[in-house]
Amino acid sequence: MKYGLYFKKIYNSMLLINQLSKRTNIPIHTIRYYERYGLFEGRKETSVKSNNYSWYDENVVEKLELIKEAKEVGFSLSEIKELIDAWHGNRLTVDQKKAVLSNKIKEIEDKIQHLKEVKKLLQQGIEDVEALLC
Amino acid sequence: MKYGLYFKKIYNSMLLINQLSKRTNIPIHTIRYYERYGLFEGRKETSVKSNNYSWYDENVVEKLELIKEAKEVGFSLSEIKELIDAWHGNRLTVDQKKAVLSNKIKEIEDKIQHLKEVKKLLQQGIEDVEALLC
DNA sequence: TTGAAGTATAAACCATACTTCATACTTTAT
DNA sequence: ATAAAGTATGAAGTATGGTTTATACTTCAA
Repeated sequence: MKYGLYFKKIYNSMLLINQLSKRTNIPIHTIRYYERYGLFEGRKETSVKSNNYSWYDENVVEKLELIKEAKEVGFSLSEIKELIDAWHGNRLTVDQKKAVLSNKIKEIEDKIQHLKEVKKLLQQGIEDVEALLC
Repeated sequence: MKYGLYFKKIYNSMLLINQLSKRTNIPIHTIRYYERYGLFEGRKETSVKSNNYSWYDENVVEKLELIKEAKEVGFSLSEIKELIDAWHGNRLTVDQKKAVLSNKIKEIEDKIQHLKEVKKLLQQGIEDVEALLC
């Protein structure tokens, strides 16, 4: 039995970057960019293998989904990093973590308000167009 | 009576770029950038004055407010331009304009959904942190 | 066993959305 | 009358978030 297969048996929930990319629909290079940015880490199993490949777990998949959603609605990578650090890091106290998360929830509520306002503007736009006002 | 004052009396609702900047809280340079990008136009009253200054009306103020809100929630300038063109341009038929605006409204609804999902994730995050799960 | 596909790393390049700099003209305040 | 402030224009520079290119090693399938 090859190392590869043995490894896969134990780490059968772990993904190589290619699978991770397909699973999340994020290009490999972008995933690497995010990793270098410090948004998550893959694990290199040097004790078992010598190939230097990185393996990613479900946790990383979840983080990537969060990143996608958050970017979609206008959060920057540094904001997202702050969020992930609060959630999974060890640098902050429990209260500080909760504060970071609560603040971001507040910002999200603001953004929802903004979106509703833009939506209202566009609905007004449709009415204008219908009334041939422009 | 100077030209300037005379002009202001007639165009008392028109703004110079400085006033426009203060009114909208958008830097002068950014406003010029947006104008060059084609998001709106100031008017040069060469018949009355020779100074080449641009004057901006309420319409421009409204557009800038729309731009601010839309950017805040992750729309790009080119998307915003498309929107403004649909609304105020002459290139499209009424039905085409309505289609552009409706599509964008649909996207906004999607974004609101995304935001609600991210919010849910963060609320879960708070619970995790409280339960000392990370 | 060998060629195709996958992985790692670094560096250069790119698009978007500004920001800064430089130059020159106009208006306004004193 | 003149200095300070405002305006116009063009070009270069910057930050963010990637993408592309190049090189080299590893694994896998036939």
